[in-house]
Amino acid sequence: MTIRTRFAPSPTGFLHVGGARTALFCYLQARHHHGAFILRVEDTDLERSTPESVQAILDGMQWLGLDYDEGPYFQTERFDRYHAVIEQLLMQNKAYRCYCSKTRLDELREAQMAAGDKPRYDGRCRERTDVPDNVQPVIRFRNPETNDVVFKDRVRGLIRVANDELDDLIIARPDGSPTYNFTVVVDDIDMRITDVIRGDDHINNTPRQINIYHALGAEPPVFAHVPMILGDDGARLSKRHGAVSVLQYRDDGYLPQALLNYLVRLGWSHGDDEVFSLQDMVHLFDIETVNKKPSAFNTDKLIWLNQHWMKTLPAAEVASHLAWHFQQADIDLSRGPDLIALVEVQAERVKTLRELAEQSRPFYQDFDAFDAGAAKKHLRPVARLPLEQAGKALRELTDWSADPLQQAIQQVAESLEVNLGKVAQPLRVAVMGSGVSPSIDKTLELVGRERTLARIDQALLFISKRESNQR
RNA sequence: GUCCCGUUCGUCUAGAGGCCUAGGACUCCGCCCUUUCACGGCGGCAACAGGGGUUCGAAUCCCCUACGGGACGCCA
Repeated sequence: MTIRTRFAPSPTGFLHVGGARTALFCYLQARHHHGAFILRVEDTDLERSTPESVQAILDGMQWLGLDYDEGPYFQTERFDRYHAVIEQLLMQNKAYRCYCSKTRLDELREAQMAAGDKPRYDGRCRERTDVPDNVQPVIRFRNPETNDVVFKDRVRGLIRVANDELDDLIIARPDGSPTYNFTVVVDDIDMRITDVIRGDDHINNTPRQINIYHALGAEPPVFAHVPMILGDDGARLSKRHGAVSVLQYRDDGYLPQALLNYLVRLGWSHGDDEVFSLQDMVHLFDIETVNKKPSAFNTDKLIWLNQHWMKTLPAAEVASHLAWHFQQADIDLSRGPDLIALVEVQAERVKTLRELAEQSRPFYQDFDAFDAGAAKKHLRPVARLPLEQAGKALRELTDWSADPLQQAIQQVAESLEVNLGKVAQPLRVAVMGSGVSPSIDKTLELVGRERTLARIDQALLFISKRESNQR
């Protein structure tokens, strides 16, 4: 039988890193076994679901590159099907109408908790035959009263829950709309899902869902409940942890490859390996070896992986992601070097794409002022001669590429009998505005001839002004 | 409260009774390389939650305790 997995988010917010990892695991499980990966939007909660959230999830999946074979399916488009199944259960007496008021249920729950019991529905309407006036009933699933539900979770191992711990859950609201634990089973049956991989907050729902499978005459799939992801501080992930939406990571300058690599290592490992391409993951991933304990998100390690992938991926691929950031930063790419050349020299000196774009601004745009600290240190009177000499030498250069540029600067340093740094640093500040950039030859190559010469003049002017001001 | 689950360096993890004087990675700290920032190289700090068993031998198996998490919705 072919493996079929599904990722089934509810559109009540953005796609966060926990959901993204679940999606990744589902994706990997399907791809590893040459099966199918399905996307299903669980939007039965009409009040909290929004089209914006649906879009955010779709965008997040696309950015991550987790392509699905089927879907997105929407539960709201399947209400007829759910109603039919509910009717069937009602007819078979596997479900029943419950007329208990919310107030009674609340009181019941309170009393049970006060008595030290696990709160659960007491089954008052189980055998009820009369039909009260003016009360829209909910539909409850008739859960078995005896025996245990036993299943083997691929992550947690054997799990056994006594049926008398479970109660008759509501599968349809008074307005007829179906609820999660019911729709998820109907869908997973209809979509022939073989492997359910989801967050372990669902582990307690699983026994009741298995009972529904049996009531529907269907064989339950194999379950795998993966642990949750905690924030840096070990507390449950929430808004205050900063970037929790995957699209926020895109905005902050991370490569999807880096996030995916980071996420797969949360709860899963393959020996001492740290770096995995999506291909590697597909090849090596095994849901059975996923850890049981929740893990804390660590941005430092993500940053390290991000830089690693910026250096490792083909420059053209990095460049394609980088272009988006230049757009965001409002930098016109036509007025500067090719992005691939830029990635080649910059990738190893920055942590994120966003940083890469910001630090590369002087290659594409003129700047208004020198960085105060760098100017104070390097654009001093002693720098005048080296700058003048360098300007002269560079002006005469016919081949504006790294090697000749390097030679020219070296010659200037030698003729003045100073260290290379005495020439390179002032030059760097002159052309970049700050003391940080790639090696001086590459920097000048990327800045280009005209800009370089103009900026050297600008720097010399700056030095003169400063001198006269000091007098 | 009741049920379910978890616990190896700060963090992510390796570890399936002897290979463990517990390995790797990130972070941090040294040193080297160096025209800046980085990259890179080398080295260092740092953990089996606690207590009982079982065994010739336990991070690994069992029990208890502590701590942490999840569920207990007409949310998913």
